[in-house]
Parts: sequence; structure tokens; C-alpha cells
Amino acid sequence: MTASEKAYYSIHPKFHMAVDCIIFGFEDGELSLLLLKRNFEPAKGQWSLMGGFVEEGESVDDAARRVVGQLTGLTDLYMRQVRTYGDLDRDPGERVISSAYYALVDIKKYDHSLVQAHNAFWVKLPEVPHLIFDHDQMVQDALHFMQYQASVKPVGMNLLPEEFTLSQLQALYEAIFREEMDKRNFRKKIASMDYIEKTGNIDKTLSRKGAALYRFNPERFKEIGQFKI
Amino acid sequence: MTASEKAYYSIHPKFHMAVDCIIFGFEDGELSLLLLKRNFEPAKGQWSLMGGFVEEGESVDDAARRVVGQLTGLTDLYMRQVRTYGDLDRDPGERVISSAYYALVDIKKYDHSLVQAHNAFWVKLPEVPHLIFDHDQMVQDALHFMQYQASVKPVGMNLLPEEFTLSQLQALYEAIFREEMDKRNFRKKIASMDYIEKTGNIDKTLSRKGAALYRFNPERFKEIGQFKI
DNA sequence: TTAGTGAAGTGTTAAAATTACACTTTTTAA
DNA sequence: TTAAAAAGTGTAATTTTAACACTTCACTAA
Repeated sequence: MTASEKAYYSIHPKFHMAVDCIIFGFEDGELSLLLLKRNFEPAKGQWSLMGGFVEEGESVDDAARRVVGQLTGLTDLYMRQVRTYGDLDRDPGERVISSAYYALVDIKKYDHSLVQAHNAFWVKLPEVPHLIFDHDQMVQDALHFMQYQASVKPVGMNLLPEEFTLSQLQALYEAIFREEMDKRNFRKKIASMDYIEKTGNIDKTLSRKGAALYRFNPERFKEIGQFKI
Repeated sequence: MTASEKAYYSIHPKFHMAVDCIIFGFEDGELSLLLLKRNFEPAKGQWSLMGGFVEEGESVDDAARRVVGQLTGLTDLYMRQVRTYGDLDRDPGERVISSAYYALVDIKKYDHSLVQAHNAFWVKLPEVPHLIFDHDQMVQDALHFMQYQASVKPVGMNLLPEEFTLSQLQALYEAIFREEMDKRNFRKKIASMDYIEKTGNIDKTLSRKGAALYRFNPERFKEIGQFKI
């Protein structure tokens, strides 16, 4: 790189870059968020999203994966960038630009000890408290974006165990879109999606009769490739 | 701020932060992008989006507005953040994180001398050349996002003059979604949108008969608040 | 043994939205 | 006066979506 090329960059300022993660779970017919009750500064004692700074040598996407992994012990989650927040005073301590990411977690599968160590808790969406900085806005934006994605792509299943009943699936979509759905119409729609397939197993935990378990088959989805709920 | 609070930030690295702008126009029934044929380093001679670094004391959103303003002379454009690109080597010169924004411009209204000074050109979407870095990806993502927004919000009109004919409007949506639409069905749909109102003026430039001119009324849209095309 | 419980599972009809489709009107330039 | 060229207009068929209630099953407890 020539001197002038170097100057092209170096005359411009640099910024702290962070990621904040909106971690969605699903339990008891409600979406939940995994939130920190901060036992560290800044904003100790307040509620916030799990976040962290982008470090040298990692992409912003990787930082988000790392941060979620640090809290949940989980890798390979379904994660998407929501947007980037770059207002001057969004962090009152110092200027920090932050990219928000949402993650979808099977709430049965996270590392409890890590969550406990971070003083983090699952909070049902209607009970989410006020969060620090612009995290309330991030949650709003993430929810909307997630709702949109869930309406056009079969991503909701990432919030359920690998095998799930149709009642669970319906309850999930009712929670995501905050609207009741008709059982027969819902099941008709799912039946038309050949990539949601019966596993042959039966779940007996919720009813004497037992409910057929289904799974999402990503390969078959790739062939067909359309979803709308 | 205490010393420990300061350390909380300062132990972390800082990054150059840029914005890159996908500037859409509409002409001759096609979407166009305003692109730079770079007459400066780095990547001199290649095509790129208009971009710039975020400076101290300006938000990322403001940086995007400034950068589009520098090229077009226009402020108050409809602009939305697309997403942020944070891969390690996305800029081969040095690590730069960049937020992409798209802007919708009335192609009749920009400052020609500024565009000329930047060696920028309107290029019809199907003829857009390969761009530097990850700008091809940015264009893809911006187009998809813009298409989505245009399908659920009345934002397409930002690409047209204040007053427009229904033929222009239909051609615009056909260009955005790359699909032909039925004239009668289209006009039926628009007629049901009370916030797209006849101005009483007539455009005579395209036909002997003349075509009624319409305008978008944002106040009336706010009252009604739904759009789908 | 059988009656009660509680979730799982299953079709049809009405209403609404979308799509397909072709001719008439208007103006002016030749 | 007529040819040209875009503007403007309505109906019927199809598809999609929404509304709606009872039966089945397997177990538990009387």
C-alpha cells in the first residue's frame, strides 16, 4: 500500500464497534428473551441485552456468534443481523456503534451454568422490562424483523426441539404473530408443506392419546423452496 | 466516568466505519443506480457505490445522508439502512466496517455538476457492471430490501416526480418487481388508495389525449395506513 | 368394566381477493 | 377526416382465505 493509500484511511476516525444480541426462546406458549440483569458496570443493576465488543481479527457476524456462545454455550444457531445503531449518544459512556443480531434458541438446550454466571434470565416478551441505551428499540426492530422472516421462511422451527407436534408448532406461530389461528386451517397449511414430515414418533407428554411428532427437512425445502404462513 | 469505566471501553479495538449508498433512480421504465467510475485510489478505474467514512460527531445515518448529498446535492431523500458489512477483508486496503444505505431519487432532480465532478453515472439495473469489494452484494441486498419495502409501504413514489400519471406509476412498479401487471387491475388497486389523489393537472407529454396527474398525500396515508401492491 | 377426561385429529361451505381479458375515448398531426 | 397512440374503463372465473364443530383415542379413576 502506498503512503497516499494509507492516508486515505488514516485521516478518518475509528470507533468502538459492538454487537448486541436479541436471543429468542419459546416456552409455555410465549416468546421469551434472554436478558442480563447487569452485575457489572456500566449501568450495573439495570437490564440489558447480551452484548460485546467486536475484537481484532473477527468479523462482526463472528463477534455476534461468539457473544451468544459465551452466554448460552450454543453455536450453530439461526442468527440474523437486524440493523446497526450509530447515533452519537446511544451509549452515554463513550461513542460505540453497535450491530444488533437476533438468535433463535431451543430453550431446552442452553448451558444453564453459563447463563447463571452472567446473571441472565429468560423473560417472557410481555414482561420484558425497560432496557438500557437503545436496547428497547433493538428488541422492537428484532421482533419485527423476526416476524417478517418467520412469515416467509421456515425459520420458526429453530425455536422448537428437532421433533415437535403440530400443536406446539401452532402455539409457536400464534406467539410469534400474536394472533390466534384456526387449528384445521393451520394443519391444512402445514400438511401442504412436504418438507415438514412426520417422524413416526409420538409425544405422550401432553395428552393420553399422544401427538404425532414432525420434523423440518431442510433438503426437501431446498427443492421446493416456498413458505408462507 | 471512573477509570474502570474508561478501561471498559479502551481495552477494545476501534475500527474505521464507512457508509456505502445504493442510489436508485427510475427512467425509461427501468431502475437505475448512480455509480462512480472511480477516478481516485483505491481501486481507481473500477466501478463502485458512492461511499465515505463516518466522521467524528456525526451519526452513521447522518454520514449516509451527507455522502448522498455530496454526490447529488439532494437532502431529504427517502433513505433506509440495508445492513452492515463487517467481514475482515471486505476492503483489501485496511479493515473497514461499512453500513449500506439505499436512497430513492427523483432522477430529474439531482445536481448534474456534482455528479459529473465525481465521475458518476446512472446505470440501468440490468447493465450494472461488477463493482469493487462487496458492493455487488450490497446492491443485491438493497434491491431485495427496497422491493420488500415498496410492496408494503407507499415509498416507490419517491422515485417519481411529485405529480405522476398512473402509467408512470405502473411502469415504476413493473420495474421494481420485474413483472408485468394488468392495467385495469393495477388502476383498480390504486383507485382504492384514497391517499393517491388526482391533482386535476394533465400530463400531455406522452399522449395526445393527456393523462391525469396524481400525487401521494402522506397525511391521508397516515390516517389509513395500509398499503399492499 | 366402564364412564369420564382432555388433547389430537379431521372436511365443507361461504366470503374475499386475485386474475384474466378487449374495447372505447380522446386529441392532434398528417 | 382520419390515422395514430396512449388513456381509460367493467365483468366473470378462479383461487385463496376464513369460518365453523364434532369424533377419536388412550388412559385414569370410580
